[in-house]
Amino acid sequence: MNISDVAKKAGVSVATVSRVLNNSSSVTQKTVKKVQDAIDTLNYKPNIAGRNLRINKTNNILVIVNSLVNTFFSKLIKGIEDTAFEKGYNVLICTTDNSPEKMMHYLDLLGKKLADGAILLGIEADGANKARIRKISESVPLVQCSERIDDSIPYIAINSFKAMYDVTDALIKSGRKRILYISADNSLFSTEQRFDGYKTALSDNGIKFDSKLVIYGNYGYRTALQITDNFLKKKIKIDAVAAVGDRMAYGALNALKNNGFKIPEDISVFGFDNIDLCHMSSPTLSSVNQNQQIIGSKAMETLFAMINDEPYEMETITDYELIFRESTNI
Amino acid sequence: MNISDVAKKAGVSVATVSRVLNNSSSVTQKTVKKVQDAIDTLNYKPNIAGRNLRINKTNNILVIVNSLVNTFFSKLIKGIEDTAFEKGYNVLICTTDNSPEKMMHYLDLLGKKLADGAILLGIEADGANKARIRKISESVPLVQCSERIDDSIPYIAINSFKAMYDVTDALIKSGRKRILYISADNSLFSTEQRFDGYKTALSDNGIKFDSKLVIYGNYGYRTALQITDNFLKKKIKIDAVAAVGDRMAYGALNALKNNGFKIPEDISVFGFDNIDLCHMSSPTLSSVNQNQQIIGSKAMETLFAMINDEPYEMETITDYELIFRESTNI
DNA sequence: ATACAAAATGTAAACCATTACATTATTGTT
DNA sequence: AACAATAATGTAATGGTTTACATTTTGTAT
Repeated sequence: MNISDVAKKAGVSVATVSRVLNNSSSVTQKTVKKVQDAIDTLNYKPNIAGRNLRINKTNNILVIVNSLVNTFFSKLIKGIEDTAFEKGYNVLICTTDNSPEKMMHYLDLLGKKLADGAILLGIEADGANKARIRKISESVPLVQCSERIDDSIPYIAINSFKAMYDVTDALIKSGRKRILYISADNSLFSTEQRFDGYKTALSDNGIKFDSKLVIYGNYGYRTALQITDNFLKKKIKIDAVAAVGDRMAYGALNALKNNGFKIPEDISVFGFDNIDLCHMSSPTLSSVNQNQQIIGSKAMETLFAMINDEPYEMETITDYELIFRESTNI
Repeated sequence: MNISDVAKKAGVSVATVSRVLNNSSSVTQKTVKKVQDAIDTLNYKPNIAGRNLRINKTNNILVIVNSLVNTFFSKLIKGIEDTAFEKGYNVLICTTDNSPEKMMHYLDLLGKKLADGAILLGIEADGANKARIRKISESVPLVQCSERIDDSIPYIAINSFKAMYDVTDALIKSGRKRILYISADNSLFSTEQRFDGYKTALSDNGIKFDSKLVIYGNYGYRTALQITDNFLKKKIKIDAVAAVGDRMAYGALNALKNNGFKIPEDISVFGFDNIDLCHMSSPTLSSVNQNQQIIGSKAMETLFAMINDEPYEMETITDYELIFRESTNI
């Protein structure tokens, strides 16, 4: 059952039916009604593949993300989805499990016209893949979100440097001087930026950076628990912890508790990302909140503008806020 | 740039190129090479819309879910996605925000051949929509996952009745008799089933069901905190809490703490779903773990079988396990 | 009533890949 | 060497929509 069946039923040409379908100009109310009636009685639904083929557009976008099981990203995707929905786009989710092959496989789908563009969410890429991605971005609309791969691709995120600067500064202003910094062992732009923020805040406050106060985890709870515990064995004195992720902050927090420290009296703990847990745990965890919904929405808007050859920003920096809770005495 | 450009370049017909593309039978190694070379030099990618139109298949599936921002569902989706990937399918995520209109809108896309089938994830539907869904399921492969809408549609989930029976029974066996049951104020199949499990376990252990020991929330933390607090004001004695969700369990737990109760000495708390938080909080929370990955995978396998007219199960019941942690003294 | 402009509708080509059927090339048999 | 059988390739139709261009209808002015 296709458009010409409808045309026959309505006693008009397929062109007219198509015009009604796309409510394009110049078609009489009377014929609109005839056609609409035919559509209704036949319960006709236009075939998307035919349409896509003809207009060379899919109204799909790809979201390429390492993992969905991370509320940071799933909230971001909600932002993307809501805006996509408004604009009539559908969202294909592609999770890569950190596999570059899987990521490149998905990007390949763009060339096959499975989607009109893609949003790269927190994606990391090494030299070779970076070059391939840049190449792809020349022919297909691409947006990078919350993590930076290449300067030639529009970018949406918070200012990671400033956020961690603010955290460190706030801890220092509350009287803390020896701040254990828990970073992640990757080469992500944001990781680097945050580390710079930490170091700069120290130096701006006249505190000498001490590399012994930096340990590296993998964003997970267990590892953070472990490495903090190991660190504490060294008996190096600290009075605060700043972590690049909440899970890591919790790992540290529990390691500290296990070692008899009081939070926040002895040691303040600051997380990053403000996951749900932060306000449910005891003590509740101070953290940096980003508005993922807005980031996602902006990303989708940028992509939409690219797809439609409208002007767009190469860089969109969104807001964040520090949320002070029981794990700090600020 | 299309298949006939490749054909021209390779000096063969489009049919041969197509055969190479689909590595179908009877094409000489020599021509395969010629064609492959042409494909490579032209960097040709077959157009999916053209292909979809011709073969009347998209290799897309829809996942319709209320919210992604819920690790229960995002883990499930990971299971779906992994299996979909193996089978060469792409996953379109449609979040409905509990809006039946949005859900029906997405189901409508199936009729337009946007996808070959759909998985309904934890979706609720009232009379009218239930009928529409059943209708749709007659012409399009549909699977319902973790929540039951209609018996005519294949269903994958744990046995909710038995899971809550086991929780209640375990609490009773550990010496608890007055178990506050925190349910959700919806009419979901699983909600009903769990409640039955609770009541049956009580009666099987010779404990009379007391409707004063049942309160209703909305799966959220704050509401649970509130309603538990309200309940405690009544000074009704309890020695355990069983909640239909972990967030609710945490709300109860914190309300109990605030009211001076010791967990688990005074009151045991049991959650449901085993969210990440469970092993990071203090006390750690006892909970029911489902293997979402497997549920998702089974759902996708069932859908795949339906799409390909292979035999499939109408009901797939997956395993769960009770995880005992610090919030109970079992 | 006529001429003409503007509005409404129709015709047919185009988008791209797959595949039934037709044709040509190859191999093996006698 | 001739022929049959089989393998390899080619031709052309098909799927459903959109749209440039052609044609018809409607409306307006004289």
